[in-house]
Amino acid sequence: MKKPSLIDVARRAKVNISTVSRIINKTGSFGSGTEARVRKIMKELGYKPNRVARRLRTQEGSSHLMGLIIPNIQNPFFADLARGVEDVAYRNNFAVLLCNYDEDEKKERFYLDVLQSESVDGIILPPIHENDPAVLQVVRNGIPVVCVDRSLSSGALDKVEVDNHMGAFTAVEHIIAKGHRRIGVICGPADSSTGRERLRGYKDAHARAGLPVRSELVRFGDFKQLSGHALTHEILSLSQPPTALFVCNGLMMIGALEAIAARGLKIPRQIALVGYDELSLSAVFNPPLTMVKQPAYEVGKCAAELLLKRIEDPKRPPTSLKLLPELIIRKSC
Amino acid sequence: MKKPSLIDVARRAKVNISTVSRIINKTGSFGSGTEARVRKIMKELGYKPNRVARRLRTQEGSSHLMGLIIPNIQNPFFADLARGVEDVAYRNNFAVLLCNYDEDEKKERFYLDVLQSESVDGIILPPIHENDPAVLQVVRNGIPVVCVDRSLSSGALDKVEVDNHMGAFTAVEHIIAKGHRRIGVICGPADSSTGRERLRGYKDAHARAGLPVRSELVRFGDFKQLSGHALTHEILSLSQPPTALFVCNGLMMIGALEAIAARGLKIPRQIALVGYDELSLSAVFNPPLTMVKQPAYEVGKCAAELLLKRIEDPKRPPTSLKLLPELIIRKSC
DNA sequence: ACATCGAAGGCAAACGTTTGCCCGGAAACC
DNA sequence: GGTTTCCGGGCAAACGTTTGCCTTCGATGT
Repeated sequence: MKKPSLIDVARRAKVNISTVSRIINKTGSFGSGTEARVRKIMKELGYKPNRVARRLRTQEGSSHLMGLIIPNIQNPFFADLARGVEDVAYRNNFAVLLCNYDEDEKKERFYLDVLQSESVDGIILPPIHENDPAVLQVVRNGIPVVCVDRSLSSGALDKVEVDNHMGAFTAVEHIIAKGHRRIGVICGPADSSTGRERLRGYKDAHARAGLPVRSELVRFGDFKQLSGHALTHEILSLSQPPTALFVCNGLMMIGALEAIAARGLKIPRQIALVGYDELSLSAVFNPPLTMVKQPAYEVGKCAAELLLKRIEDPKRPPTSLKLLPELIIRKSC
Repeated sequence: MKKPSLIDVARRAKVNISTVSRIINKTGSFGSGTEARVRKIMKELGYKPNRVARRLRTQEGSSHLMGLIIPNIQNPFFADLARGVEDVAYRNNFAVLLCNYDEDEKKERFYLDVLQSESVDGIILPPIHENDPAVLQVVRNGIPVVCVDRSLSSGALDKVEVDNHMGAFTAVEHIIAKGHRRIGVICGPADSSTGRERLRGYKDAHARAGLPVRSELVRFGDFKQLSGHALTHEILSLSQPPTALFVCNGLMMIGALEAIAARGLKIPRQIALVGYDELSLSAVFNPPLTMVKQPAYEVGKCAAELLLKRIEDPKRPPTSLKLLPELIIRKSC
């Protein structure tokens, strides 16, 4: 009734456990007769190798487990990303240990500890900020890490990002081309690289067009829905409100839409709108929403592939990928 | 440079490793002097217990790891659910091993194997269908399982579901109250308990109102976006199309909305619409979408709590929770 | 005919814990 | 004062693998 172990298989097949182990791992050599017999018995017994024991034994190796730490799985961007990671993990017989850290440094640290303590083969994460000591420590411990979305200032690490500057720049350029001169922006946190890069795109697009950047039109949120809501209200309550709004992430976009609906404003006539990240209903929204679409799934996919490569060869030079976002022009601006 | 182990701590503290272990687990008794010394050294060395070794040693025990297997993390319903699970897991120092099985039985089996092989303390999952042999096997192996969303026909298991019959019944009752007589429905798979229950709600609401159920208005999808899209087109192409549509899950609702937009139909004038599951933009959609809202986060939360209780006391009688959905009436019907 | 070699597979240590068992000594009981 | 009890803590086995090393044996080379 108990789960069969190597020992049970070996006993039944009248061979040593090491032989069974070698057959499973296709290491070493053995007679075809023995192999067939052992395999047959494994089937019969329904033997499944114990991943825990294997992981304990081979510390730096293929435990076929990777960790993924993300801010919040409820953010569709990260859900897509997670799916990308998961798909390539599955194809390579890896399992994924998923953790939500909720932008909470303490929680991030907890999960980092857990993952190390679980001897994962590698970790994928968007660092909470640019020189996150906890992450650095993990890297120093020799665990493969690949950064996604945000990057770590110090250190030659594998990373895959999306070109945030370009995404924001083309979006704002488009807004300007539509004739807008007062453009509000709801940014991410100033201490996140994504937030900063997108703001830089906003500013550069203004500079390129010879437009001034007015500080009252620039608001810093926290990438969550509530802040999008609150900041949109703030910015629209200005004595000279903007005619267009650029919202720097999907969750805040939802909040912005709420605020706009609450005020009964017509999009794009009374307020034009460009968002960041696709939302599931962007295309069918009324009016359809102009959005900067990030290749979230691909980010996850590339990150997992990079991680797999590094696990295989820890000495390889770090790769840095920058994927391109795409401005999808619809009717909201 | 290597990660410190019990042995290192014990050596430094000049005690036996068993003493250190007992101090960590607060089992047994020891002099306060010894305890203080050992704790101090643990801090100094930055000792973190190795979860893998612990799990190997104590097979039926508190390895502080639970598995969550869901169809697709990109479905907001499951993302919310996952978040609920994750939050209570974190509060109890559990980590969550998350797996997407994509409604693929083979993948489900793979992950079930992985989880058992990882010696998780318990598993939360919506069974792929009602008497899923793989899941049954896991239960038989003595691993705590709690079913969410869907149930398993056989077996006295902990489960937490949402009242699907009631959700659909009140939704369709509402549609009928709005004066509709030809109501299309895009169901889930006929072999899923959720799909069937919602269909039953649809039928019962018709029966209650003395309305016939026309089979051409009943379509079976697979809970994914594409099928929602295709089936909506089909159903609207009927010579006598329905005046209202009830869509049985969020992803299919997105597809339905696409099809309706493509046909340029006005909601609710030309086609009234009620969906299942909240979408992030439901409330701000134009028109705001009438939806059956499921308490997804609570489902996950309750499931995790139930699992924790069962892990603590494997003998306790199974609990079955049924949470209530809520019809949020907006403007789409 | 003898040394060499490679294939097949056995032996046992190690990974980092937990835990049952044991033991010395001090306190408590009769 | 002898016996029981309990406290603090050590010893070593066990969990299920992987892997370096060793042995055996038949084949091959010279």
